[in-house]
Amino acid sequence: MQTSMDSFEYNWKTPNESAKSSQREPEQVVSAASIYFASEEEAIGVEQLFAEPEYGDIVDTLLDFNTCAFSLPESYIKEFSASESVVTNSDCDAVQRGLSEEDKTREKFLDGLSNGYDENHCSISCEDYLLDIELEEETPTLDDVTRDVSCIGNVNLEKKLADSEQRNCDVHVLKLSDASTSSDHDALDKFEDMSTDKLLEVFRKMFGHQTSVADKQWLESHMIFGLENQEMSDKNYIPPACQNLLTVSTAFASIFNFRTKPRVQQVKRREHIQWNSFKCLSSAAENVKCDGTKLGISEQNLKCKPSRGGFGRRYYHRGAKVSQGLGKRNFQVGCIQIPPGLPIEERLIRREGHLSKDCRAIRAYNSNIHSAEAQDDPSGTLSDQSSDNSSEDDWTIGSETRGTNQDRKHNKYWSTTEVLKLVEGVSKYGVGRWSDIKRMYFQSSVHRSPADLKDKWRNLLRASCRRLQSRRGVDAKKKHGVSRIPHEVLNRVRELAVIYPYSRKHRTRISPTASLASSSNVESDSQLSMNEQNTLNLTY
DNA sequence: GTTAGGG
DNA sequence: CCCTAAC
Repeated sequence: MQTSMDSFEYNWKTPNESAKSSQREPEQVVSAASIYFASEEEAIGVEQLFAEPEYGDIVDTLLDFNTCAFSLPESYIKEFSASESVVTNSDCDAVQRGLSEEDKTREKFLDGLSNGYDENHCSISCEDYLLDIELEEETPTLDDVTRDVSCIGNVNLEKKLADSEQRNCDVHVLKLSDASTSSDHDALDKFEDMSTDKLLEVFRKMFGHQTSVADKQWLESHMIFGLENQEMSDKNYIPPACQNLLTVSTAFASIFNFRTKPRVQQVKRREHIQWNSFKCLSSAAENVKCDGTKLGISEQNLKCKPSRGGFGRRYYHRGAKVSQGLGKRNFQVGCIQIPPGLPIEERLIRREGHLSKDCRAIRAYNSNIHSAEAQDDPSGTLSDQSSDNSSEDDWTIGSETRGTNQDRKHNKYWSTTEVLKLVEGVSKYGVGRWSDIKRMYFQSSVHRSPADLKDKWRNLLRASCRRLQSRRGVDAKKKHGVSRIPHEVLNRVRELAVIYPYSRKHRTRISPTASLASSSNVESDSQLSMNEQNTLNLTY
C-alpha cells in the first residue's frame, strides 16, 4: 500500500505496548471502530441496508468499481447530513413531499444510513435473538465480564495474569482500546492541520486514487484508517485485492462520520451475529456490483488479513458511544469476538434477500466455522451445509462408529467443527449455559443435547489438561493417536477455563468439604492454565 | 426443563 | 453417553 505521507510520521505501538497503555487507562479507552459506528447494532443494520436488494441500484451507483471505492456524491452527503432529522416515517414524509419512487428509495437508503438501518427495515424473524439494549445494560453479561479481554478469542489475559508484562508469549491480541489511542489522536491532529487540498493529495497517495469528496472529516477518517491498515500491512502483506477490500470497507464505514451525535433510538441486538456482521460488511466490496464477477479475492488472500483481527474490530464495538468528532469514547459493553481468519465463502449473504436475516446470519456463522478447517474447499459450498452434517474432519473420519456399544444412542464422535462451535459457544455464553449454546450453535444437531455439550466440554478440559502433562513426559496420547484435537483448540479451552472455571455454580452449593475437593480440581485446571499461559498462542 | 457430576 | 440429584 502506498503510504508515503511526506513528513508525516506515525509511530505504531506494539500490541503489548498498546495493552499496557490501555491498562493504565481502563475507563478512557478509545475505539477506532467507534469512529465509524456508534454501536454494533448500527453496523449490523447498515450491513443489512447494503444487503437489501431494493437498494442495490443505489449501492451500485455509489461504488466506484474501478477503484473499489465507495463515495457519496455531494448531493447525497447533503441529504445524508440532513437526514438525521428524518428518523421515522420517511415513507410518509416522502409521499407528502411528492417525491418520486426513486427519490423515496434513496431517501429510505439515506435514512437507513442515518439510523443504522432501523428495525422497520430489519425484518429479524426470530425474536429469541433480540435483546432490548436496556435490559442488556441492566443485566451483567459475559461481555461485561470480558470487556477488556483480548478480542481474539475473548480471553482476558492482560487482567488475569499478574505477570502479563513479563511473559514473552506470542500474543497476537489487540485490545479494544489499543493502538488507536494517542497515536491516532496525533495523526488526527496532523490531519486537522492540513488543508482540504492537502488532504486530498494525501488521500490520493494513500489509497491510490482520487476522491471527489471534499469533506474534511471524511478525508481525515480515511487517513486514520489508512494508517491503521498500514501498520497491519507492514506486518502482514495484504494482497492488492484485499487492499481494495479494506478501502471499500473504509469508505463504507466513513460515511458514518457524518453522524455527530449518538442516535437516540431503541436499539436491539442479535447476540449471535457479533463478528459475522463484520464479515457481511467486508464482503460488500466483493459483492456489490460484482454480480458473477468477483474481485478475485481468494480465500487465502482474505486470510492474509491482519491476524490481530483489528480490521473487524474497527467496525463493531457494541455499546461504544460516539461523542463529537473523534473524541474519546467510553465503552459500556466492549468485547467483540474475532474469529480466526476471514472466510470468503458465504460472502454473498447480502444479496440473498429471500432468506431471513437470521437464517443468513446463522448460515454465515456456520460457514465461518467450517472455514476454520475446510480451508481448501474448492467449491465453496460448505456454507450451504447445515451445521451438523459436517463431521468429516481431521480426526473423526471413519471413527463415528468406532464404539460398538449398541446401547448408546449414536456414539457420534465430535468433529472439529462441533468442537469449534462448542468453544465458540462457551466463549460467548460461558460454562453452564449449555441450553443457550445448544440453541445458538447446535440447533440443527439433533444428536447433541445440552448435556452432551456439557460432557464434551468436561472432556475437552481433561484433554487440555492431559496435554500439558504429556508435554512434560511421554506424549502417550499422541503416540497412540487418540487425541488429535488441535493444540490451538485445547489452548483455547484452557484459556476459557481460566475465565469460566468449570462448574462454578455447583461449587457454591455443595458441602464445604465436597466443595474443597471439587474446587481443588477446578483450581488445578485453572492454575495449570495460568502457569502455562506464556506458552499459549492466542491467535486461535 | 436445565444443570452438575458420578459412572 | 447414561443416569440421577438438585435446582
